[in-house]
This record gives sequence, C-alpha cells and structure tokens, in this order.
Amino acid sequence: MTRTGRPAGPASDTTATVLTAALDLLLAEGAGALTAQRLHQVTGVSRSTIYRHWPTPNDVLAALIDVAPSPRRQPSGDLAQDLHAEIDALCDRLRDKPVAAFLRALVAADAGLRHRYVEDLLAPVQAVLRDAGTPRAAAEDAVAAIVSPLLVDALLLDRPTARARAHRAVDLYLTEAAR
Amino acid sequence: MTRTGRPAGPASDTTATVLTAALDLLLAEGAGALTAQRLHQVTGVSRSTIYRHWPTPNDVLAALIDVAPSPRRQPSGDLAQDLHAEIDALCDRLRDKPVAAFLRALVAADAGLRHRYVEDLLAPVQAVLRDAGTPRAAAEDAVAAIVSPLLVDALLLDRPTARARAHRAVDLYLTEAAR
Amino acid sequence: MTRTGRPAGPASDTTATVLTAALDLLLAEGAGALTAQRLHQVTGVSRSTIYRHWPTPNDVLAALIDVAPSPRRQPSGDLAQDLHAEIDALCDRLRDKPVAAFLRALVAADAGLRHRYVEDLLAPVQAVLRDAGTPRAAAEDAVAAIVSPLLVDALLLDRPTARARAHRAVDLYLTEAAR
Amino acid sequence: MTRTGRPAGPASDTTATVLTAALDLLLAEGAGALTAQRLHQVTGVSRSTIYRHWPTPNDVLAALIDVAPSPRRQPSGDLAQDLHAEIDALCDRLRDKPVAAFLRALVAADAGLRHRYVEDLLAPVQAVLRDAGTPRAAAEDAVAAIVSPLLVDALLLDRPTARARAHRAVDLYLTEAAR
DNA sequence: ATTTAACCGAGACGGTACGTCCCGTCTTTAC
DNA sequence: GTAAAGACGGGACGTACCGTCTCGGTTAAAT
Repeated sequence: MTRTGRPAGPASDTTATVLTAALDLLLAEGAGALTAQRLHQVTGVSRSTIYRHWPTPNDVLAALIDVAPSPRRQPSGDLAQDLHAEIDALCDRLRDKPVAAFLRALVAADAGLRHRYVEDLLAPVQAVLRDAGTPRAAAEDAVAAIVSPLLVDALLLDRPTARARAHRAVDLYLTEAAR
Repeated sequence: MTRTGRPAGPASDTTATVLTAALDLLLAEGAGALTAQRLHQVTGVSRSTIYRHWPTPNDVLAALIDVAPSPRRQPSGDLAQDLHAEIDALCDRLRDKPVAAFLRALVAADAGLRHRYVEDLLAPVQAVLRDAGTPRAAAEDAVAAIVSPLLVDALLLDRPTARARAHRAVDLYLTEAAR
Repeated sequence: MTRTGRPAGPASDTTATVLTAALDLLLAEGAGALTAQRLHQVTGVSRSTIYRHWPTPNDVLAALIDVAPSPRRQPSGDLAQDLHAEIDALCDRLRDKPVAAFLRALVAADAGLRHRYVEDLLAPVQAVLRDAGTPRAAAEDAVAAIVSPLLVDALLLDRPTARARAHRAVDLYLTEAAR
Repeated sequence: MTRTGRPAGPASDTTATVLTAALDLLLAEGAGALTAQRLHQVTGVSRSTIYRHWPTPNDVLAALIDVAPSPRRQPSGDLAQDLHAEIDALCDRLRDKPVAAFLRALVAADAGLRHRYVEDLLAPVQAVLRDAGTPRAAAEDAVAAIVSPLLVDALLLDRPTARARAHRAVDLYLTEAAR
C-alpha cells in the first residue's frame, strides 16, 4: 500500500481547547457535564468535531487523565520520612480538587480506567514500602488502612481529607512493624 | 368544613410494585436507570403516576433507602467478638449487592442522602467501640482504618470485599488498644 | 380490557395548522420541503409533535391527499358533452396547482400512494366512457391517449396543460368510435 | 517558460470509474444517492476529487446523460414501418431501465436538464413524422398521444410500458391521417 | 346510596439532548 | 497540477427522554 495523502495528524489546537474546558467542567459540575453538547457550548468547538475525536464522554475523561501529570518524588531512603512525605503529597492532590473530581467521575465510568487510576494513586506509597523490604501482604494491608480513609473522605463524605489521621495511621503502622 | 370524599390516601400497592422494580433496575443498570420512563416500561405503571409520587429520580432512591432494612444486632458485651461480628455483617451486606449499588448511586446523587447513608453504614461499628468506652477520636480512627478499605474495594476496585484483611485490621486495633 | 384513561384522540387543532402549512410548502418549494424540521420552522409546532403524528414526510403527503377534496360531477348522459366537461375539469385541477404539485411529489414517494392518486385522477374519465358502454380495453386506450399528454405537460415539461390538444384528442376518439 | 509539472489534463480513468458507479447508484437507489459522500464510499475515489469535478449532484447527473448514447436509426422511408420501429426502440429503452431512472431523477432536478432530455426522447418520433411531411401541429398531437402514455406508465404507474397499446395508437394515427 | 375527592391511565405537547450522517470548505501531504 | 486524507463548522435527521398538562375512568371513603 502506497500510503499517500495527508497523514492522520491529530487535531490542531482543538485538543488543547477542549481538554482544558473539560477539566473546568469536571471540577465545576461533575462528570455528568462531560457531554459533547456541553463541551461545544463552552468551547465553541463544533459538536461534530468533538464527536469525531472523543466519541463518548469516557474518551474525554481518559484523555484528561492521560494528560494529568503524575508527579514523581525521589525517596530519601528513610522509611518513616518517605511515608509521611508521600501521604502529604497525596493529601495535597486530593485537596487540590482534580484528583478527587476524577475519582467521583470514575465511579460511574469504565472499570478499566477506574482501576488503572486508583492503582496509580496507590502506587507511590506501595513503592516506598516495598523499597523498604516490607512483605507484599503486609504492605497491601498498610496501604489500605492508611490511604482508603482518605479516598472515602473525598468520595463519600465531602470533607477535607483527614491529614492528621492519616499520619497517625502511618505511625501506628511503623511502631507495629518495628515490633 | 364538611371534609367529604376519599381521603388523601397514599397509593394502593403501586408503591410496592414500583419500588421493587426500582431496586431491580438499580442493581441491574445503575442509578441512571431510575427514570420515570424506565420505571413505567418495566412496571406498566403509568408515567403520570410515577411523576405524581416521585417527582425526581432522587426521590425514588430516597424511598428505596428508607424501605431498606438496616439490621440490628444486639451486642454480646465482648468487644473483640462484637467487632468481628459487626465487620462480618458489613461484608455480607456489601457482598450481597444492594448496599454496594446504593453507594455507587449515591456518589452521583444528593450529598445529604449520601452522608446519611454512609454514616448509617459506619454507625454500628462505631457504636460497638463507644459502648466499650473507646475515646471518640480513637474510635473514629479505628473505624476509618477498618471499614474504609472495604468501601474502596466495592466502589473503586470492583473486587469482593477483603474480609480477611478487615479482620486483621480489627486484631491490630485490639492489640494496640490493649497496650 | 378495561380501556381506561383518556381516549386516543388525534391532535387538537395541530393537525389543521400543520397540514395547511404543509400544502403551502408543497406548492412553494416542492415535495422536498415536507420535512419535520421545515414544518416546525414554518408552523411553530414542535418537531416532536410532528414526528409523533407524521413519522415520515410521506405520511404528511398522504394526509394532505386524504384531505384534498376530489370533486364529483354528475353526468348529463351525453357522451361527447360529458367527456369534454371532464377533461376541462381535469385541466382546471392541473392548472390550479395542488394536483400538479402532488404528482411531482409522488414521483419520489411511496408507490402505493402514487398509484392510488393517479388512478383517482383517471377514474372520472374512465367512468364516463364505461357508462356509455365502451369496452374496457378501448376505454383504457382512449384515456391513455387523452389524459397522459396532460400529465406529461405538468410533470416533465412545465408548461400549461394543452387543453385544446386534449379536446382534439377527445374528438378524434369520438369520430373513431362512431365509425 | 519551462512548463513543468503534470499537464492540466482531466482525470485519468477517474471519470469512468465514478460515472459508471453513479449510474449503478442511480438505478439502484434513485437520484438521492448521487452524493459526493456516497460516490466516494462506492468507488474509493476521494471526496475531494469528486467535489472538484462535479461540484453538485446535478453535475453528476448531467455528465451521466451526456455520456449515455442516444441511438440513431436510419429511416427506411416508409412512414408506418419507421414509426413502429421508432416506438419499439423507445419501449426498449424504457424497459431497460436507465432511461426510466433518468426520468424519475429529472422530475426532482433542474428544469433545463429535464426539458432537454424529454425533447431528446421525443425527437426521433417527431423527426419521422416531419420527414413524411406531416404538418407541425398534427405531428405534435400524434407524438403526445402515442408517447405520453408510455412515459406515464414508467413514471407514475410502475408498469411495463404498454407496447401493444402504443402500436395501436400508431395505427389509429395512420388511418386517421390517410383519410 | 350518593356524593366527592383522590387515584390512575393514556396521551398530547413543547423542549432538549443524543448520536449519526452528510455537506462544503479548507489544509496538508504525496505523487 | 492532480489526487488523497482528513480536520472543521454547520446543519438535518430520527430517536429518546423529560416535565407539564388535560382529559376520562375508577375507587373508596364520608355523608
């Protein structure tokens, strides 16, 4: 096959326009607002174009997540310090909205996306534990006990994530592990 | 004033018909299916009637929750035993679907309903702890660490609730408290 | 079956509004304009309503035809006089537009409708001949020779129907039959 | 001046590809299918190219008609024989579809094209009569009476053209003229 | 037994969103 | 200079649902 003609370039800057607007919508009105119609109204980009590139709202959500930066921090080597730092970072992300909004959106969305996103969220903490030589099962218990309450705060109770409680949970785990 | 005519009774058994169908719908297709239209198709009850009694889908959801029995168990007095029993009961409820479905539905619904429902879910465990004289803050930490992972399993990770892990968490709390 | 509730009445006066507008549209812009969209723009009746009652443009056309009066004239008994009168009437109908417009519209429409309409158009002439005792085959030949040119004028050549020519054809038939 | 690049020729065999496909489409689905989009799907020729050469569906139709061969037969000199032969030829063309399809298409299309096409269709018969010295008015009457019924059969009644009736009409004209 | 208020079904109506399709224009690339 | 590929805005199409409404029937209490 000769593969002639203009190559399948993505959009122009349409992508940028739409996705930033989509993020705003997600934060302001929730996942239900990630509609072709709604995005059209907000961005002025035509409905056809939006359907062309993101046939379903789920596709918009996926694109948003792909764009979102997942920050990397380098470990100091000290388990306690690294754990506390990681938890602080997670609380920050949850407080600063997009992540919490993503979570709520994902409850109603594709299971694949949802799992991927949550695992990505848990990964850093799990990595710290594993680097410190924690056995796999114990690490998972710890992550669950420490991180899940934060997610529940953001997802179900609409309250600021209980940062202090999370740090207490970390300390509990550390003293337990030291024994 | 003569106050004659048929008194403003509720419906006949329409209520039962509609609400059981609504529960089925909720379990099978999610909260998005709790539509007047949809309920009409499924039950044969006319659209008008449904709008009359439950003007919005949220009202259907609320009615469903009000109907759902929240089981009461009487404490044996032994903290450890009671805690484990309560956790088992919660896992059962989450495994048997309706509760998990309610939770998913409520993520996208009215905040008031959501808070009420989650608190009701946590209440029994909290009650056991409080009856044993646990200080309020410690009790909340424990509940968070023990129950939240179960909710995350059901809501975000679509896995059967990790019953064993929950029991380990209970034990961890008990030994910690004993110290 | 108890047959309860409001009986399936047709529309209110929606029908009248829409159909008169439809006739105007048909005459002014041709069959292609008998669209739900177009009818909505012109009448203000909502698109939903139009789709409800006339799901396809063809249904509108059919309704129009059903409404259109097909005039009845009583025969004098004199073959020549009746034939000429019938032809004059037909020419009038073709000149006064709706019938010609219907014909053009029907070329692109449902075959059933088309046949019915054309037969209705030919029927009066055929009736006159049959009443005079003309054998069936001869009558059909005559009708074809006399009427078809008028239809072709209106349908394909966009010229006023050649009334004089039609009358000459009638005379030709009469003298031929007399022989 | 160096006159470089590909010379401004028309297309390669694109024209052939597209027009034959267009004819198939016309016969199979009617004039409404002569769309740039549709032609692209069927031929593989790109939409751009089609728009370049035939900006509107009408242009495709016109091109089709220009391509269609309008057969020429040489007169024997005998009026009766030539007339019958000409009518036979016309019936054949109407039976073999493309001509009938063209006619239907043209009812909804450009008036100019339509007139031209119909006149071309009538021309051979008219020519035979004129060559035999028939006065203009009489010739037009005869053509109308003989040919119009065939067109009505094909266009409005969807029946095979009544060849026998046409020949009878010819005979009627001939005896009438002989008198 | 009659009255009378409430319930219930059926459906008309306007409105909005959805997802698909087509249109016509354009830009970019390859030949 | 022609062709291919496709982005883009625009609009129609047919469907589905929504919420409101007006009717007509049915029912069950209160008189």
